[in-house]
Amino acid sequence: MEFTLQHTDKNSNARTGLIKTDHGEIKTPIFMPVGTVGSVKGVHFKELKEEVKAQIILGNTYHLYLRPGIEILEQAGGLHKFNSWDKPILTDSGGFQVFSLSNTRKMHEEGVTFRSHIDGSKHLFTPEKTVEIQRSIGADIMMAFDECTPGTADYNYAKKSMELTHRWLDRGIKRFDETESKYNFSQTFFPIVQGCVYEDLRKQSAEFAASKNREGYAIGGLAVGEPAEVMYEMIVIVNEILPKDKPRYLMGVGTPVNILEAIERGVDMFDCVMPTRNGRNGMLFTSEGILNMKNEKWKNDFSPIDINGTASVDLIHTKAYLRHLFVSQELLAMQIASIHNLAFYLELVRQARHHIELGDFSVWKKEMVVKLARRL
RNA sequence: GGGCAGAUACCAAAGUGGCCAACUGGGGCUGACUGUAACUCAGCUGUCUUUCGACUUCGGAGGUUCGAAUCCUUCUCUGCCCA
Repeated sequence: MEFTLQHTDKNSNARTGLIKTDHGEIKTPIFMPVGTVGSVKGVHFKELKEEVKAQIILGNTYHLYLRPGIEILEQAGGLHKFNSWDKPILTDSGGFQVFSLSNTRKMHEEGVTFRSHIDGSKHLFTPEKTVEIQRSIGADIMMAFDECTPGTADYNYAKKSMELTHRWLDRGIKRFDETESKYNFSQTFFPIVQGCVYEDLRKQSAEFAASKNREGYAIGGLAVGEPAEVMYEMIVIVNEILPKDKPRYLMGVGTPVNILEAIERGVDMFDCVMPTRNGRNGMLFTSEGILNMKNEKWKNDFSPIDINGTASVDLIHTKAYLRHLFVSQELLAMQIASIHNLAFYLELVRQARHHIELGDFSVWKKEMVVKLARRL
């Protein structure tokens, strides 16, 4: 993987860049749709390419390991071959599942013992094993195995958790460096910065990660219960330390506003389930604000779903029709909403990139943040 | 014409003397959702009130009772059976 820093904003830390992988290029800042089990829920890859214009998607180590399983993925020749997505793929290591499946796992120095949410069977995840699994999946960008510390953790817990993540990072890097890609393309490995909401821990973690001299870095453990302002502060602290010439990936974030605020603070890559999950639950993000398609007020609103939208569904269908689909619990409702939201997110980061190039990012962003947070 | 069963909130359906403004499900309304155990979850759904609470309800009318959705009389309507 190769990263070229292209433009740097004069008035902020926002920047544009180009990531080159063996599966194609990624223009940053970028939003990466989440495709946990090898599928972006409700959105076909044809739509993902032509409507959403996604450049890279996510997969998840824990979920793919449980189903279909490593054996099948290897037989298929990796996830790209298996699901026929020929653009870049980034896999999360399962670190987030340490957080979200906390009631079915046990942590220890060696790793984490999970109980499968599917059949209850026991599985051990270690930093080494998650590297091996991601080798088998064949992700272009692999993530270190970390503990995603809750935003509400106290200092002592956060410190211990961060130190464990650091020890796991060393082990993960070691295994990564002593193994090779199983397929005919190269893979890279991103460390993850933790440290919860504590400034000194974040600094320490960023320095530790940066010292590993990898091709890119991730900021984890944010948007997990702490106030947004605190998240922004942490991003500033971390990005002062992470190398400028490497991409920075803010994991799991977030709302359109979160993304613009983070871009302004020097983040290049994002992923979040929000456009798809909230879309399936009736929430639409637009350049004019947020709307709940299930609300009664759209019942007889025959205007397009999003007059400024870039996806064809935005103009083809009316709000009244989409509301009807949601109320009737039609699968098409979720598909349309997911396509719309993802296309909106991708257009948002594309616009951000454009305005960084133009040099008026901060002005544009200030206006957008007000509009994006509105409730329609 | 006769017999039997039934009528409860938007719908369906519990409740058969006080713990009932009334279980539950559906529907409706509103909210939540941030590296996806999520087509999920939560709240509200008689009226007034921010809350406390107050008031009016269980087909209609009348009655028994300290007290009735629940018991009695009668009327109306619905379903089934017999002529």
